[in-house]
Amino acid sequence: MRILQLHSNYIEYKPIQKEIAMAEEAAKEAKRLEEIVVLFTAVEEGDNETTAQKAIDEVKLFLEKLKVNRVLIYPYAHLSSNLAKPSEALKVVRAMETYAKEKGIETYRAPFGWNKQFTISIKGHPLAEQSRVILPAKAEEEKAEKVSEAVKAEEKLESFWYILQPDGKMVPVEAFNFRGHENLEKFAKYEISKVRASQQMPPHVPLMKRLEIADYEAGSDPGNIRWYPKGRFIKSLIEQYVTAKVVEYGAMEVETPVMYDFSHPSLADYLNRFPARQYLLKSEEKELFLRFAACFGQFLMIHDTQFSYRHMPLKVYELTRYSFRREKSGEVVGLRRLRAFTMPDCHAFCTDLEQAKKEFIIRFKLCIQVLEGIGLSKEDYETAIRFTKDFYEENKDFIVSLAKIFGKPVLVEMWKEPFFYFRLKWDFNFVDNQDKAAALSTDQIDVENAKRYDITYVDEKGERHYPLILHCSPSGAVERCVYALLEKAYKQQQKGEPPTLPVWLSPTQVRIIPMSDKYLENCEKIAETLETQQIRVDIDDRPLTLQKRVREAEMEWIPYIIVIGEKEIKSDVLPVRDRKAKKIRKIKLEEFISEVKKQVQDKPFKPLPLPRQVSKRPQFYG
RNA sequence: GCCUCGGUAGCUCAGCCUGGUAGAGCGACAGCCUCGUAAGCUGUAGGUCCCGGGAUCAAAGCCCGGCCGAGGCUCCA
Repeated sequence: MRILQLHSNYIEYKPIQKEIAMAEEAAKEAKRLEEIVVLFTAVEEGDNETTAQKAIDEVKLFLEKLKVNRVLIYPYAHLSSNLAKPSEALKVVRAMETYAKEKGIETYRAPFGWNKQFTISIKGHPLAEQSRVILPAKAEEEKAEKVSEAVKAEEKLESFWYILQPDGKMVPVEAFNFRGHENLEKFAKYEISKVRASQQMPPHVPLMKRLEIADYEAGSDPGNIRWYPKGRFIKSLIEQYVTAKVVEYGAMEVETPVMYDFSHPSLADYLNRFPARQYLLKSEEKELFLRFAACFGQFLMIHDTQFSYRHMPLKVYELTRYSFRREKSGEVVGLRRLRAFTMPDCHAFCTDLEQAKKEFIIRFKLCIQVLEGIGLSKEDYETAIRFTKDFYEENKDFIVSLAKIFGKPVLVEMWKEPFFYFRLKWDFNFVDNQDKAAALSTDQIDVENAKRYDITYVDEKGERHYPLILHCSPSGAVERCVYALLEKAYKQQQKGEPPTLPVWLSPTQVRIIPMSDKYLENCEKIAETLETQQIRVDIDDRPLTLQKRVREAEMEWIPYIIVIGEKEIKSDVLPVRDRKAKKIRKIKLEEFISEVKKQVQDKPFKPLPLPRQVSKRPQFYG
């Protein structure tokens, strides 16, 4: 809806002739109103009664400022090129009139559908002329209400919390002794009571800026992050790594669109199962939403795919860059929770529960491996397993086997009734320095979507069936992995250890510092040697003191620093300053090379993301 | 969405309470220093004190309104 709002000394108008068949009845006589706010109003497609009310609410606020309480609603089509149908428009205009009267505003209205002649005198003050656009209280909102009914019903479902031990013993959370499992305790508290202790800013935020990994981007929407070369580099390596692991597991990598038609039947239905948290966009007449996972694209693809039990479990994978979730502004923080994020998403289509369970175990192990590779061990995260009571009773051994594989007690959430579209779900959760938990890897058994998307496979007898679908993100959002690594590093620091990133993810693995520019050439030679071995090396050739350059290398968390001077040219051992060991070790170049290579084996490699000479680098932050 | 805090140099921040010439450190730039493992020295440039209005002789500062950001709450399928 578009309104041109004019604070007027007076307006005179006179209906001349009916313009459309829908026109209201009206006398063809002049009408004059004084000291009034005129609302030239164009009703646009999608507007409804809620829009009308919203418009009046806005106008009313304004009237209070002007200290006027008299309006004329003047239907005026020329403000928009996207007009509603006359029948709709009239309804909306009438709704405005009624609502305004209810709100105690002295309300007049010019007839709808007429060609009118008018004279107006507008007051000169700065606020006299205003144009406003009231966005339709969109269809989504109505849907959201429908949804929230469903969600409310689900909210009523009670959760029962337990701790499941690797030996299969399950005790209520209150009865569990958390000694030696402090993180699990924090996680359980976080999940159950939502108690939070900390007031501080998440430590990873200043770190991500200072290390020139990532930063907020004020020019975008909250939770849409700017990644500097080093950050892009780290992210990219993790992306490559996760993808390689999933492909090795046997999934086929695909790519699907980032946006989908809001009115597509399968999608609309699925969307309605979730709170309205999408980014919406309008293109010509189409309403689109940005995907919040890879499910849609993959389901639509598999719907059109011919496959039988022989191909199953059928595994499809996509690294979504990006998935979008329009989280409430207050929820978005640092890299923990974003509105645009990179999500590896792997679906497995299984014939029956037996196959699904087998696959589930394989994937559970895969996820542990993937996180381990990224640099997060079982010490760093906690597991939650969530299921319905029925499922538990029928699959006790299976669930216990998960806990056994994990090898630590896990948090259990049990429901009496089916919850959303899954029967069983687990997630790994990182507990950070604010005692907040963030989910990383997850997998779930989906019993519903095959039907919704009409995905079927052919069995041995040639009959069609709906498969079970497993949804897995082997690492969780890649950005969140970076968050976890930074938070972990901060924890190390708090314990008095040097904060580090895994060597394979360190943008610079080795920093060479010449004592003076006399030794630059020697440094270049060593750098070449390391580089041919796929070790990322750079040279701090800046004319600064040695101490200062060592300090800055340490502050960049570079794992190895080598200073080259007179002694080094004459000897075949190098003084390697080892960040983790906190000392300088004399070691031969070949030995050093094999030591570094040992630490990064099996991991993807990318060359240095910045100029080799530190003097050639811009400063992105600070 | 609610509550709280904030917006001053590229960055981190002081100044604001108690109105009177715009500050520091770091960084950048220019130069000196050629150095043995976490900050060498000197100098230069750099400002719409978020925006609008008000009261005042006078506003970065006080008052009102707005915008933006952050943290907390809530939320987290």
